[in-house]
Amino acid sequence: MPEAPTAGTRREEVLHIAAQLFAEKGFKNTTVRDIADAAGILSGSLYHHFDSKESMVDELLVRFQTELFDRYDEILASDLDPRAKIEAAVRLSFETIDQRGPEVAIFQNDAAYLSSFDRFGYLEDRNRQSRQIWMTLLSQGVDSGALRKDLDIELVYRFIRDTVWVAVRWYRPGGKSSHHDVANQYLNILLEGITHG
Amino acid sequence: MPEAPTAGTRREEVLHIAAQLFAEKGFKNTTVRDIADAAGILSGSLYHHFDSKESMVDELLVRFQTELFDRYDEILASDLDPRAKIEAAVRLSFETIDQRGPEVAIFQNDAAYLSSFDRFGYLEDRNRQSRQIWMTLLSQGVDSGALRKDLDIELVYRFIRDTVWVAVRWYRPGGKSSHHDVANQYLNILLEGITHG
DNA sequence: GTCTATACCCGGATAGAC
DNA sequence: GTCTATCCGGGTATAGAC
Repeated sequence: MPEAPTAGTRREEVLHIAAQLFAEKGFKNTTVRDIADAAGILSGSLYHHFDSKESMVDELLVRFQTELFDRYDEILASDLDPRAKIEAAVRLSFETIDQRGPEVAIFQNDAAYLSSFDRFGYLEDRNRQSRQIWMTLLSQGVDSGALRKDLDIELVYRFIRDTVWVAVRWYRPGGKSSHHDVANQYLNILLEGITHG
Repeated sequence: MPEAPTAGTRREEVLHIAAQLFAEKGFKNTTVRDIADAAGILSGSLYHHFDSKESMVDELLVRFQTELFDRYDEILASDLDPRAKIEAAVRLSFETIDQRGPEVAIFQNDAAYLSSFDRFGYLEDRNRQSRQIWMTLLSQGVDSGALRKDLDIELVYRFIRDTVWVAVRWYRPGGKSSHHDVANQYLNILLEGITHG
C-alpha cells in the first residue's frame, strides 16, 4: 500500500521548515542555506527533494490556495442567508490565519513580487477569483437588505480583504485572543461600527 | 546664499527614484544597478551621493517618520474633541498615502525585515510611539462617551492601523477616488458599521 | 558628478561519491 | 537521502581617471 505523497515524509518536513522561514524573513531574504541549516542538512541536499527554491514556494502557495478556495466555494454554495455567509467568510479567514499562518504571510508579503514571474501567474487569477467571491457576497448582502445601500462595495471589499489578512502580522496562535475572539471583535466593528448605534 | 540641502539637487532626484523602486519591488529586490539605470548613470556613480543602499532607505524612512509624527503630535495637542481627533488621525493617514506613497509602501513592506538590523532600531521605537498615540486617542474616545465601551481597544487599534496603511497597496493618486473620498468612506464604515443602525 | 574597471562575496544550483 | 566540492552569475562596493 503506497503512502500518500503528503504524509510525514522528510520532504514534507523540509517544506514546512521553508514555509516558516519564508514567512518570517521573506522569500528573497531566505537563502537555500538558511533552509538547509534549519533542516540540519547541507544546501546541496535540498535539491534531492526540490528542483529550486522557487518550486518550494510554488508548491506551498498552490496547495494553500486550493484548500482555501474550496472552502470559500462551500460557503457560497451553502444555504446560509447573505449576512451569515459574510460572517462565515470572515471567520474562515481568521481560522486560516490561525492554522496556516506561514502560507498566509508568504502570500501577503511576497505575492506581489512573485506575480511578476510567468510561473506565478495563477496568483493574479486567484486574486480575481477572491474579488469575485466577495463582490458576490456583498451584493447579495445589499440586495437582501442586510447591508446599507449607500456604501461603495468595491471599497468595502478592499477594506475587508486587507483587514482580515493583515492580521497575520500580529495574530499568534495560542495567544491571549483565539481566532474566534478576534473574528467576533472584528465582525462586531465591521457590522456595527465603533460608535454608539 | 547656500542652498537648502534638500533642494532639487541631483542627489534628491536620485533618492526620489530609489524610493519609487524600493516601493515597487521591495528593498531587497531592488539592485543598485536598477537605481542607477533609472537615474541614467552607472552604479558606481551612486556612491558619490550615498555610501550604501542601506543609507538611502534609512534617509527616506527617517525623514518620512519625522514629518508624520510631527503631524500626529499636532492633532494630539489640538483642542478638537476626542471623536474629531480620531477622524483627523485617520484622514492624515490617507493624505499621507496620497502624498508620500513610496515611503508608506517601503515602511509597510520592508520595515519588519529592516528592523532586524541595529541601524534600523528606531523603527521599533516609532511603532511603539504610534501605538501610544492611538491608544491615547481611543481611550479618550471611550472616556468621553463617543465610542462604545464594550470594545477591546487594543484590537480596535490594530484594525485601524492595518486598514489605513495597507490601503497604499491599491490607492492611486489621481484615480477615481480622492484620498478625501476614501477617508470618508472608511470613517463611515469604522464609525457606523456596514449594517443598518 | 560620472565613467572605467574591477574586487569581492554570496546565493542558487550541479555532479558524482557515499 | 545526504555529503563533498565546486561553478557561475549577479550583487554591493571601491579606486582612480576624466
